[in-house]
Order: sequence, then structure tokens, then C-alpha cells
Amino acid sequence: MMMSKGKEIIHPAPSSSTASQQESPHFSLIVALRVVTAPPNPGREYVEARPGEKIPPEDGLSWRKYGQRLVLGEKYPRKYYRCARCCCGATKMIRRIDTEPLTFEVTYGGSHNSDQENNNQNEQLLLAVQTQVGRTVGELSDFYIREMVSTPNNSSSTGVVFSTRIQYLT
DNA sequence: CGCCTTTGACCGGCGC
DNA sequence: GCGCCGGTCAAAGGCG
Repeated sequence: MMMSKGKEIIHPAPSSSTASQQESPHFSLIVALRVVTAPPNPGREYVEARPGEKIPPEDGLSWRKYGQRLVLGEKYPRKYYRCARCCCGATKMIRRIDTEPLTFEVTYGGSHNSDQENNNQNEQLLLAVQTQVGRTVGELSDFYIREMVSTPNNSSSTGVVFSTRIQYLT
């Protein structure tokens, strides 16, 4: 199979992608999710990608892919990522929802080194928002949170399920 | 040249 | 006890 070799580190999208996004009347902003509602670590969240988006949703951190597997009964393979930072035991698993190809279920495992790490993470997320939207954090209220539910996770006691879609109104 | 992705194989856990 | 499934490891190849 043809595969794009090279880096596949997930990090905040460059500002160059902002232009194409703002051409649409609205677009889903994924990176803002954890700024507003930081999920437990480990935890699980659902994020939605824009049509044509090539990579799984970003969360502001750098992840290194270490495995991929086609799970029985699932249409799309699961992808396994590990935090690219050295000595960091954080992992995450990305599963594509069969019925909604643009929605990804991201399951976080392990934890980052320290609270400082988490703080840095949130800072990176904020920067990602500012970069993508070109606005300050204080103006995040301009985003209309179209969906945002938080329900108990029925399969794990370690977190809650976040199903969130943040839509930018122009 | 170094780092990262891909991919097949291996190992452990769980269910029957 | 056996078989199946899911998660991780390690080697090879490719790209920047």
C-alpha cells in the first residue's frame, strides 16, 4: 500500500490552514475542546474532523505513532500513539467511528510527567486556538459550542465521555 | 544522517 | 485448557 513515510507528529495546525478553514461559513474547531473542559487523564473524548482533514484530530501535543491494528467488527483500524516527549508514559488510542467517518474517539492512557506538563499542554492548546482563529483567548466566547455533553463512561471509572463540537460562526 | 511511520509478529488477558 | 482478540514491540524502509 502506498503510504506517506515521514513524520506524523500531531501538533497544532499551522496558521497556513486557517485561510482554507475560514473560507467555509463555519468549521469545527477541535483543539479548543480541552481548553474549555480538560478531560481526566486518562480519559476519553470524541472529536470531529473537518471533511478532507487528513490526520486524526489534534490536541496540541506531539504524538509518535507506535502501532495500528484493524479491530474485529470495526471498519477502520485503531491507531496507537505515544507521547513524543522522552520519559513520558502518556499514550492515546484513536478509533474512527464507523457510522461517522469524521468523528474520532480518542482514548487517553497513562499520564504525562507532571502537572507542569499538563499546564504546558493547556498553554499549547490555547496557542493553537489563537493561531487557528487569530483571536485572543478572551474572545473564545465568539465560538458557539453547538454540542457539549458530558456523560459517565459506561466502561471505565477513570473518566467521562466528552462529545463535543465547537463550531466557529462567521 | 537521524528520526519517524509502517507492518508483521509476539505476548498477555479474557471468554467459552 | 484452548482459542481469540487487543495492545505492544522490533526491524526495515522512507523522508526531510
